[in-house]
Amino acid sequence: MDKNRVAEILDEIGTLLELKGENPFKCRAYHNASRTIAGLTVDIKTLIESGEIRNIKGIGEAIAERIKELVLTEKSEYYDELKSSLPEGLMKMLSIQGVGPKKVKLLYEKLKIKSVDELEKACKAGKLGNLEGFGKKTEENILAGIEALRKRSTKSLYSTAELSARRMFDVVAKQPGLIRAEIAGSLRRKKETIGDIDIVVSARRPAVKAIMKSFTTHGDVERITGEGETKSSVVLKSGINCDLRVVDDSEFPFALNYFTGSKEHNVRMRTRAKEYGLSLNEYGFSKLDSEEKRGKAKKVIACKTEDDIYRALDLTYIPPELREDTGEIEAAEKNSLPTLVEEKDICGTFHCHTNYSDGSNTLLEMAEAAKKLDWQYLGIADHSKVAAYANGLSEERVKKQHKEIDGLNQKWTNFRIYKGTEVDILSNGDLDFNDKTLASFDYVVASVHSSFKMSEAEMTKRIIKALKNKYVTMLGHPTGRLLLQRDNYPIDMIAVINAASDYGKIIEINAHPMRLDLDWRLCSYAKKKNVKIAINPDAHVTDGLSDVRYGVGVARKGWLEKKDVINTLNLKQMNHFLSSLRT
DNA sequence: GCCGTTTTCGGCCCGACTGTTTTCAGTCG
Repeated sequence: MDKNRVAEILDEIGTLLELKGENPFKCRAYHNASRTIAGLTVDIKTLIESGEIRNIKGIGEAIAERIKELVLTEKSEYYDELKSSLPEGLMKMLSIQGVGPKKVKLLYEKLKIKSVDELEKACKAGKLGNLEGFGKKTEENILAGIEALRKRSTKSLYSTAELSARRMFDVVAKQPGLIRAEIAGSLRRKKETIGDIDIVVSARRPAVKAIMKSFTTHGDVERITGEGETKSSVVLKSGINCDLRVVDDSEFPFALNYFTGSKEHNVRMRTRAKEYGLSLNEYGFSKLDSEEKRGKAKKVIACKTEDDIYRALDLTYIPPELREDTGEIEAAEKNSLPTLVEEKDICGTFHCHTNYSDGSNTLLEMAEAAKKLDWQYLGIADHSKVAAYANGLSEERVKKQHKEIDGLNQKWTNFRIYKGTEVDILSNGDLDFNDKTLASFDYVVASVHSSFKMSEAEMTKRIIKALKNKYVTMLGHPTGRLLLQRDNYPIDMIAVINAASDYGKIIEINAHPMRLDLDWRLCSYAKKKNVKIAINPDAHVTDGLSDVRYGVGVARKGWLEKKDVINTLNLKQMNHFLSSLRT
């Protein structure tokens, strides 16, 4: 069992214990251990064999035993017993906004409610009002929370679907006899929410059966809904539908293009093909003449890649992110598509946490992970002092961290850690550090982490006031997950971008895509206003650095080019840029 | 359940917000 699964189970144990009403500190011990394990940079099996696991802070005798059992035997008796002692539906109830373990426990014990559906019925019948601590308002809030939950579950967030898709893809793509493979559909187009996952592969005929089998028997599959010679469909344990299509290699570009969509883009492509006397479908181009009508479609133009398909219609290649029929065909026709930013253009990021605040890894570990990605710099932005829940840094600890960064920076010639901070924007728009402290950083990310229920006008005023501060370099996660668990978005984004434009500030897009749709709209408008974008992962673990690719996807969807994105500056340019901020 | 220039028990991060209360518990980040 790998560390991620171990971490998941430890976390679940912590939650189950909360539902049982166990000592909250015991529950927290499991949650903490989960985070610690998730952030490990050394092999967990080695740690167990050497006994070193006990030397890790937060892993004591009992939890070490549980981990050992999980890693060595793939299961845990304690976990299994705990899990079977409570109805499965209770865990799901916890994902309702505003419903926590205490409420679930009370609902289960007093009203025997053990699922989201039962809870909904009880709310509608007004049965909760009699319970201690519950009232009319609580019922309303729970119903709204359930509705929001339902809305979420029909479509998955990009990040969730991408993870599921990647796991399926990795197994399928490794099969012998496979020639080409791609994840298609809305995932390839980097849509904010994903209906289902499409995987397209080409393979040699004799290998097809085994490839299908590898797909339908994958460990993540909940049930098979279709299994044929060229297409199989499954429902994954994550609840997402996943389709696999296997085609002949000569058909691959057409199948990929067709299954990538969007539908609207495909319609435009087929209409255009018609103007060229061609018919375009998922298998190829065929000539449109009356004699062919009855017979099978005959391929008339061989295309080795998608690029060839576009070229055959006198279009430049259109990146998947732009295929929404929102002007991309016209731009491709005039050869005026933007050269979009790519993952390899990113030279570093600025919003990364370490174990100085609420990150899991050390400065050195984060830096090493960044170097592994071939980045030239890494900006560390731990929380400021008011963020007590996240172990925010006091002025003294800032000094200590700076000293450590200076020490590390002496070791490298072509890599640098930048001194940053994620300073809290207090409710009145002031910052959580004074000017003297702010001036000691290479750059400053300013973020909101509190008082989310402010009106849009107040929130906007608060943020704009912070943007005015001369030490602020960029606005942290304006569309981040903290702000977006509510339906009403409490920021006037247009006003914020306008202010960023006026004061020369950078806007961050978080590669933690709760609401990518807002992020790419933000990108589009920022581009119009010449506001630079920072693609930052808000990474709390070394693995999290690679989340930057979501951000790149968002940027591409917002038609952002290399020059629109601050992280594409190389080390020398970035040094120059940052020092110019201080003059 | 973990930890300890405090050794075997007593603390463990905290502030804002909300809805329920009329002083506080639950939830969230």
